[in-house]
Amino acid sequence: MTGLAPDFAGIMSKQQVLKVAVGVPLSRLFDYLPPADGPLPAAGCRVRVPFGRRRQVGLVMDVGASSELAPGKLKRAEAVLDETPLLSADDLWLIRFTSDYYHHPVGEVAAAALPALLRHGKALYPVLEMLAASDAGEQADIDALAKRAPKQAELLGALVDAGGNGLDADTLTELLPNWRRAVKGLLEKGLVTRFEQRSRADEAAAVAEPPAPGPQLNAAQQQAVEAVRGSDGFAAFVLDGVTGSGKTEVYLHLVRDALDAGRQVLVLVPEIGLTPQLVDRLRTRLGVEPALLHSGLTDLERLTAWRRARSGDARLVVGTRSAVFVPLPKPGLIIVDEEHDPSFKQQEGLRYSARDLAIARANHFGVPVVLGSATPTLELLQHCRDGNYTHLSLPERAGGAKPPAIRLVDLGRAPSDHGLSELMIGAVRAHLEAGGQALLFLNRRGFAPTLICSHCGHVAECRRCDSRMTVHAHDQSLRCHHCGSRRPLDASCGECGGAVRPLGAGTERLEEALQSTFPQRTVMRIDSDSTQQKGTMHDALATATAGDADILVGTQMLSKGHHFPKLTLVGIINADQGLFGSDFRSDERMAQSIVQVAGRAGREQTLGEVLVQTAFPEHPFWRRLIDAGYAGVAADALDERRSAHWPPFSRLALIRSAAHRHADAHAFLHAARELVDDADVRVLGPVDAVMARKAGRYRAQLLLQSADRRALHRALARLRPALEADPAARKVRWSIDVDPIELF
DNA sequence: AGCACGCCGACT
DNA sequence: GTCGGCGTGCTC
Repeated sequence: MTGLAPDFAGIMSKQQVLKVAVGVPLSRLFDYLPPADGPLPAAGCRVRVPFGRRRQVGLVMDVGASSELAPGKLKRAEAVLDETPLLSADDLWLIRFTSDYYHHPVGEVAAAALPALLRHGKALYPVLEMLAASDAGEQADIDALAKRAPKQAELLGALVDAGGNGLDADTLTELLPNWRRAVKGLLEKGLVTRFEQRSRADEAAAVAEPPAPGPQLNAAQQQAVEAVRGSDGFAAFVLDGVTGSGKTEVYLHLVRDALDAGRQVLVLVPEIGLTPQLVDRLRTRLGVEPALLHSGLTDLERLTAWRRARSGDARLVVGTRSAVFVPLPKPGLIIVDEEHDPSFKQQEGLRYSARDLAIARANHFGVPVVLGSATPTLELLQHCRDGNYTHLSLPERAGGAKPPAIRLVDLGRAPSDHGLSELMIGAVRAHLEAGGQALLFLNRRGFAPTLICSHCGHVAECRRCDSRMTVHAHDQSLRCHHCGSRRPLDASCGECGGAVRPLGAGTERLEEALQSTFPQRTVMRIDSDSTQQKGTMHDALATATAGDADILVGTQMLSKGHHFPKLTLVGIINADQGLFGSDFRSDERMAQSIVQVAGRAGREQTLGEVLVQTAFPEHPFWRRLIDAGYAGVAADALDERRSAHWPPFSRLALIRSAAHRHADAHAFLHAARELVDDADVRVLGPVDAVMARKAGRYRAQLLLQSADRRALHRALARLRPALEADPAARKVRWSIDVDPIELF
């Protein structure tokens, strides 16, 4: 053929354009021409692209026929890193969805969805350095060679024995540690060839023992299993059961169903929940080796697990938060265990809720999602009320174990300085004398939360932000828990020169009071101050678990996941913080933590009682908690929110900003507030003007609320470009978060 | 985010 | 004279 028909040539010249997500904080995709030679990369392939003055690994999100940009401005991708797409259309959907939903740059979402090695451009399957005997090598006289070059002969012999496939470098190193010295001569003589080869696909990990049978399901468990089995396509189930009610048994049956149907299952667990026990139980009961994805893995281990999930080789994938992004070619079921756990929310960088993405993904896949918790979040319970999700209750506790009693202690009118009531002290004494261990919770670090003037009532305040200073006794300092500023303890009132005194109690003061009340006993404080040095936390927990500390004093960081076999008493020192906290989730959290503490004890069978100190024992919250448990408290909270002007479950967005100058942060905040001009969206406190100094910048936040996610997104979509154009925003680094919000 | 360019202060 | 401070602007 001498020439192409003109129209055919026209088609040929029409260049395809790659729409590439690049790992920079810019929300748009970048257009590139495909490499001059080689096949056109499909969506889902990685490419190496020139980006500004440097090179970047990008992900092809789409392949289009044209670009908005002038053709001359387009650069050419340098290399295609994947012959076949690394990510499927479903995986790309999740990246797009996450980027849209959380208003986060798509390239950074793509980066978060990939294991580190792939993000940095490494091959999906490792490339092995291979050696094999050449034809001449096969024919060569090895004995003759052995006389002059015994090492070369040995190596050649091994390669001849290995046959045409040859051996990879690692295997050779095991066989002949010094082979590299010998191989030179063989290569020069042409007896050996060297080449590269992609390693084989991961072998299916086998479990030796056949699956072990489990206990008979009780009626409620059976009902729950049937409900999920009876669903068609997407459906969300809230599996609501106290500790020990057998949620795991329900999971096991559902997982087995999905595996039997040839489908994959993704199980998301909290950071702390990925215990060997859970994995062992899955392995032994289901007879499959789960692919594990958690923070303790090396990059290579993580890649291997990811690859096994992607290939479908791993039928069961168990992982923490970030595992929600793992490719699943044959999804059948998604489980989120301990759904309420805050560790499902990523609070840095790309802020997302793995639980919410799991639900979105199940919806996209058309598969059921099961959300388990003893203390389901209010938003899920509201979805159940609305009929969107199905509520499945497991009321029974295995073995009829009863949870410990929750007892209220009236702090009365005259609370002590150190925060301990006589009743609490008496209870601690009684439990210690009976050989038990006591754990007292106080969610407040330092000696006292306030330094007040006895004369004029002035309170020591932070000079950098709007908050009060906390008294720290061990180094005689005042510290701001908002912005981290610190100064020496004032000797007298800054206003009137009068005498100052610490007001209220923190963990330091509580520890001191307990030590002086129980001088013979070991008191141990575990909070972020006492565990500053690396390893301290671990040592402290070991001591506590062994029962070598009689009384433990700790903040919330102690409330989860740790097992103290000798523990018989838990005291909540300041429960009213939860009742009247400024955080709109504080009541829910307080009920959750009390119930979680009590529920753990039920399984361990050592905790006798949970004592709750409150100045408001008549508050209906307590009656409901004691009479009806978490479910009662949750129902009340939902009713209360329903009767309020705003619907109980609004969507929330937070505009975060950080500026070098206080004035810039303020100007930005005001501009943003003015720009949210939408009847369906309101700007609300308590954080509407919170200003804190961290890492040398003033940080400010604006909280937006709406009854309707779409309205909120509409407003944000309008707000974003307006802010980008606003001069006040120029000196401020800002971002928009939706939903996974924790207030500071 | 990087990484450039660009225009003003204290140093070999 | 220049080394370097971080303000501003761009990345297909």
